[in-house]
Amino acid sequence: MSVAIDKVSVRNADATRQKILDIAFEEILLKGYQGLRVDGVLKKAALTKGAFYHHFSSKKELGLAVIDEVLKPWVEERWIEPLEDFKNPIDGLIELFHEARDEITVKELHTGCPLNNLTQEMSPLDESFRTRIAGIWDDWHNALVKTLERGQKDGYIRASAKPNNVARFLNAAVEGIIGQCKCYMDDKAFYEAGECLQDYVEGLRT
Amino acid sequence: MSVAIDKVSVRNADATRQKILDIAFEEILLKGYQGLRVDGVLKKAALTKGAFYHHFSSKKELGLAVIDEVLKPWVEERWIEPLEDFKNPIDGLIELFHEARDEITVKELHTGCPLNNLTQEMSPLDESFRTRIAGIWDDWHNALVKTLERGQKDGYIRASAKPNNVARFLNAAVEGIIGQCKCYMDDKAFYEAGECLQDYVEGLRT
DNA sequence: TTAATAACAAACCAACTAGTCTGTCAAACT
DNA sequence: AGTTTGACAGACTAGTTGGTTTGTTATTAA
Repeated sequence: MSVAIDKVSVRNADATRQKILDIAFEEILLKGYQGLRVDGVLKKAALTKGAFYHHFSSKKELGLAVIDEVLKPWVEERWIEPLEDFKNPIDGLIELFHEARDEITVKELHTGCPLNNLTQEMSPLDESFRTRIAGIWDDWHNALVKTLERGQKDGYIRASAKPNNVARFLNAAVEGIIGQCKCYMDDKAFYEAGECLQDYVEGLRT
Repeated sequence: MSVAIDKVSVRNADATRQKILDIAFEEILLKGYQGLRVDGVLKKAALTKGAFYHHFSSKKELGLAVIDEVLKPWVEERWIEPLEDFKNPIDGLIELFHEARDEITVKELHTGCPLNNLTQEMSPLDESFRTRIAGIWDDWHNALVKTLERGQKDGYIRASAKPNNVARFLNAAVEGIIGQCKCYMDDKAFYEAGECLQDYVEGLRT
């Protein structure tokens, strides 16, 4: 066993910080930011106060870091980056939505969408939370607009559709649907409302 | 000044209880259930612990009472009862949505929809919260289905529309849109996404 | 090799918070 | 008028929670 590997396993600041972030993210999804307990995160991470306050100056800073370093990359990977690969945005969006549906396991049903959860709870609590989260929404929105405009240019989407409006509507509809599943702890809303959403998207074809 | 009026102003159990409920509801909208402080409610109500625990056995019971006695009646009055008066559901729904938009003042922008707020935060916290809130969603959903079916029977809505699916989609879309406004502290999402929602509803006409 | 520093461990603290308990006063009942 | 009871007031408590402080060990630089 090499010395280098032992070094990494004994002390690794980056890994420690990341572990705290990941667990904090999970905790926020389950209990909300206000329900998150620093002690609880530390217990799950098998760390102590010393470690936590070495990496973060406060619980609030942890919240900000979770938004910037966990939530934002997740949204980019899950909802934004796939958009770029669509040849026909209509088909792509429908498939993306189906993928999201399949991704929701029974266990995750009452968890809801990470972006929407943090948005609804954290954005009213603190202005610095809100602006950062709003930035993520903007990123997603802008990427959707770009994709829709490209779809129009390439002749897949009817010219009468307004990319800006459609993008906002799609964002809202998806979040609303997932929010329902969370309350019902049931994915029927995903299938039922999803059918209408698909109809709407189909209606955008040229 | 009559004795009866003085009596009412000095001690009135029902009014006291209602005052606590109303203030608790506001606090939950602003800071969430977990952010709500019993002491904070009492201070706003100019009451003390003795009054609170005379009317409620715990903070959780207060939460349940807020759901049953404030949130539920609000949803019924705001979203359910108007449905019955629609002659043409398409026109009615569009008007109802416009009313909701006009109702959102700048001050209320970051408050979001009461139903969605309580749903997203409280339903994962406790099963008794969740079931009651899900019941409210069911009430709204069922009323919408009924209205849509009536619209089909009366020839205002095309027969190919599936009331159950459309109802879920409308619920989700509305909540999603309001949720966006909350984060942006801006009603542009209401106008932008709202235009698409209106297009969708128009598409349901015979 | 050694001094300096980064990365933690863990006891400790002050503020907060839901809930309790005892007491008081008004209103209804007899 | 006197008694009982409902509707509170307000001090108090036990447990929690974010944050501090002091100490220790691993890592790095000189």
